[in-house]
Amino acid sequence: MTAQPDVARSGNPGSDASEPGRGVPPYRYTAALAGEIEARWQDRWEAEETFATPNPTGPLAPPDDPDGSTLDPAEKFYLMDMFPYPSGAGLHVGHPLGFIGTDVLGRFLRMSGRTVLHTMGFDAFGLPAEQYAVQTGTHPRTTTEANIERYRAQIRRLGLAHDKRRSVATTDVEFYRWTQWIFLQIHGSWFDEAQGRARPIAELEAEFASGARPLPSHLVEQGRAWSALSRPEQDRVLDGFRLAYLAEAPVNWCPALGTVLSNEEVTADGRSERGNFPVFRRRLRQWMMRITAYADRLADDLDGVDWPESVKAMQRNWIGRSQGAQVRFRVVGSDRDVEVFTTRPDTLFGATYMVVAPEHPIVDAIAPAAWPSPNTGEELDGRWTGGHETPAEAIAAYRRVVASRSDLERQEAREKTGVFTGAWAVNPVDGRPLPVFVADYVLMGYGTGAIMAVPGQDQRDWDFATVFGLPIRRTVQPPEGFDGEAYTGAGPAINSSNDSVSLDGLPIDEAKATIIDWLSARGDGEAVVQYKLRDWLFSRQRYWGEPFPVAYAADGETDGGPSIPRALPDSDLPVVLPDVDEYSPKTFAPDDRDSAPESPLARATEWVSFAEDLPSDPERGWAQYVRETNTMPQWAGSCWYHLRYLDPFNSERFCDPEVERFWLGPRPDRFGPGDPGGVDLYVGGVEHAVLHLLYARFWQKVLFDLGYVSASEPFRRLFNQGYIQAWAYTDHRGVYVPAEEVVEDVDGSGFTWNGQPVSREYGKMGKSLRNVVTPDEMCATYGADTFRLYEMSTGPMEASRPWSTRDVVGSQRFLQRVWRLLVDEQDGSLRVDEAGEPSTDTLRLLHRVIDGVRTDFPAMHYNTAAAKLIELANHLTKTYPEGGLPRSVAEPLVLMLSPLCPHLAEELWSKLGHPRSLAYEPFPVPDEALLVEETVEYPIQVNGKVRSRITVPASATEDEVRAAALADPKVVELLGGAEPRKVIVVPGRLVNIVK
RNA sequence: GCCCCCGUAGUCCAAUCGGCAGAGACAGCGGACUCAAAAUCCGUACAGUGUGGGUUCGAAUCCCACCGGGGGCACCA
Repeated sequence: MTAQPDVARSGNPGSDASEPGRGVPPYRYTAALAGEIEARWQDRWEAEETFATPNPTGPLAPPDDPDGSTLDPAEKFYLMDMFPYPSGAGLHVGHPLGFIGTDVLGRFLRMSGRTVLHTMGFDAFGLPAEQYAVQTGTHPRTTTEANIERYRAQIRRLGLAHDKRRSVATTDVEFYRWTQWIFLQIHGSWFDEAQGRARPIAELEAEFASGARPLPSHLVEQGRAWSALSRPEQDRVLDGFRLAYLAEAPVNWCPALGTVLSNEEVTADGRSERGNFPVFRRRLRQWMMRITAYADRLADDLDGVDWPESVKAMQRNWIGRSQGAQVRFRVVGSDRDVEVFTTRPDTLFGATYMVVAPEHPIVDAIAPAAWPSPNTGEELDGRWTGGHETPAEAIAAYRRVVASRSDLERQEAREKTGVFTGAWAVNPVDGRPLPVFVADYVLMGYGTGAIMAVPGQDQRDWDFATVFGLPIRRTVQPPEGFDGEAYTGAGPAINSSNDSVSLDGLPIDEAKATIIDWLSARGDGEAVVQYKLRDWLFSRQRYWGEPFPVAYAADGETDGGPSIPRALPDSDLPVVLPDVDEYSPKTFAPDDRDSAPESPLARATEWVSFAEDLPSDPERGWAQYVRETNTMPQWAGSCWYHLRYLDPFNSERFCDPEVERFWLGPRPDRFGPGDPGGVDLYVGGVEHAVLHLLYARFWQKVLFDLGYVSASEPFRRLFNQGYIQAWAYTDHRGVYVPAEEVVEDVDGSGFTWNGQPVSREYGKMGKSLRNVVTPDEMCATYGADTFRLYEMSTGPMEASRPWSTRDVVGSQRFLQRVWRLLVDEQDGSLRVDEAGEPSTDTLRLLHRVIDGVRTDFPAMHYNTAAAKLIELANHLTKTYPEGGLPRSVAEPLVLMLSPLCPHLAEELWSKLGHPRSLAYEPFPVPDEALLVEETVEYPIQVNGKVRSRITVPASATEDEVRAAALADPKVVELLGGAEPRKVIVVPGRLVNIVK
């Protein structure tokens, strides 16, 4: 399609963006020449579909091999970047670091014979486009698509070897159609605890109907049978089991954003991650995903994936599984029990009081009308009652104080507060009465919202006990000389026995097991596992998101109960986002905690109402419905895009099972018996350690349980790339000044801008810091290959590093040297020697470099690979100053350079006379014979210090090396005739003589 | 407060199993080319590995403590 223009015509130095001026040779590798070469090769790769990756079946199967018989599953490699959100600001030089890194690896693997699947999509639903729409009235789709085009152009300019046919955006109707379909599968499933996996809800219904599974206990208690329930009642029972369900639950309501947020989107100080607005806990009816059902598998299966330990740790921490016991404490004069969760049941004998969370409903049930005086009839401690006349007053006053404090204030003020409820509970191990307090250091949201307090072994309880004058009783023997307060370490139990059980002397683990057995036998408690993980709040009051494929009967339910969400049939998909006049949800003053969410879709009245005979509501027949007007959160599309890349044109399924098996299926032969399958390498920033990666794993497991996919994990290997950060500069007022205009003082002592001193700080690249550098600028000034090489040379992929524009020239100089080695700068002719034989030195270096980069590339150590290539080029420049580089050296040099600098390499490869792209050319293989040196130089250490050197044949035995070392004149002199105490010979390394 | 990661020339970074601290780049310095400059090329100096102990024939590498930087969690019972 695109004819190859002669370099001579377009390589006009006068048009060079970097304006090299007169005297530059006409065929020097300048930015202008690089730009011309790069555009030409990008066009050619696109026209020839060089990087189109075949599928084993379907529309992407090779035309001459429709059943994929030529594809070897053992050689496939699925390489993936975390896809970007296409923001209006475009890419800066930090963004493509990972994209280039994966591209280099993909190109290397392709030349190593692997079938590489690599593409790039867009996570395109999200708040910024919607906020822009609210401000300007521009449809978010218009903004989003323009941004995607901009990103595509920027990415294309970098020469990434993507299969562009597979690129998808989560906002494509054909994409979100399947996001909705997957939602319906999740909604249509329940988690079978006994089998530990999701099953279709119809199977649950059948088990209830047949009696194979007992009904929930409240129905059993009412003596009701399945068949006796009305249809809406049955539906409500089933809804209580679904993996996607509506629930009235305490959620994070953010008035300023006008939406609810997931726990993961709220910061530790109780504000929105986006915008930093106050967030309030409110009970609202919202969609939830039952991710907690998968807590154990999400935690356990981390053992089987190749991920950074830090990310695994963050996920484990977020899931927060802890083993412990639930223990019931009878309340004196009440029929209620206070139930607590503890991870230290072994310390039960040390419990001296109890605490329940202020919001805990049991508080009102157990608080007596008047303050008791259980023992002596004397006045209660004023610290306990807060000076109030009755428990009810004290509790109400305390609750007001707690409610008035923000999460941040709670966090800062760590001194313990609380108030006595007036109730006493009984310690089941010894019958001691324990006063029950309310205090805000106990959280309603964790465990049972109540604790037994053991000040002897818990510092928080110690602090509280000290404030309120409560007894402290140690039940674990601290070590000799322990002078701390609460002792949380290991040790034998003490003070822990009654008539029927004794823990004394037992280590903690045995004491726990013993007391749990004892409690269980008496019905006072049992072993229990707790999780920090909460169900995933899945609805948002936003416009720019996937609509839920769900509707509600317009007339309500026949029994008058709360309305039941009805799944739309597959044939109704996609539920297309309607056009609206107003994109904003109703927002409120940031601190208006009593406001309630209102979705923008609710105003699309024509879209909201429809009539249909829904299969999910068979009793009703043809009827009026109203659509769900919430939309899905931004995380939905990213939960499964790795599956759609595989089969983007499939209109029958989200992904063909055979295609999924080929690219993602488990490979126990290569990765061991427990291999879960998944993407071979997933590269992205560590900021998604919890949210995206946890959600995607959850969806994958549901799809796996339902038999739609063969991989039980989405990403077999995860790699976190580092960040590119940048210096920013502020003037004396603290205002940021343009970083590119700042100059360093000659003596390196400081920095100035327009002559005034400025101070330097280090941080993210961004508009607000006025330190943005874009890949577009770098490509214009140096060319994409130089830019790529620079980014890859500055450090290993996992390292964060500062951007430094002035260093980029080093990469350009290297590429100019390579170009000059092969091409005459005056007339553009090839200057390689067709028949020349390199010297042994050159040959040895060449093969050492081949060997080295073959290790560096797959390890993503591109900085050291580049260094080796530079070393080789520097050697060749010295060896062949007048040209005449042998072809046998030029070709491997070009091939080795090609993953890093593909355009330049393709151009040189073509000049070397090869008509086809080098993308599938075999990567050079070292000649082992040239890797072994003929002689080895050994440093000779005497007492660990290098004193001499000897050169011996590489074949010398240890004894020969030892003899040669001891015969060395300097060694003889140093030893002065004495026998060395010891001689250590490290083969190939050194000799150390100990006097 | 707890957990994880990282500290090597002025700067960014290298250094298989514990075995000669230096591959590469920038900046610096000297030189070539130039009327001059830019660009380009050639040549060079620079640290003993954050600090203090320990193990070892030998430590950047292993262990302990501390200091500094980054990240995560944070009253999670």
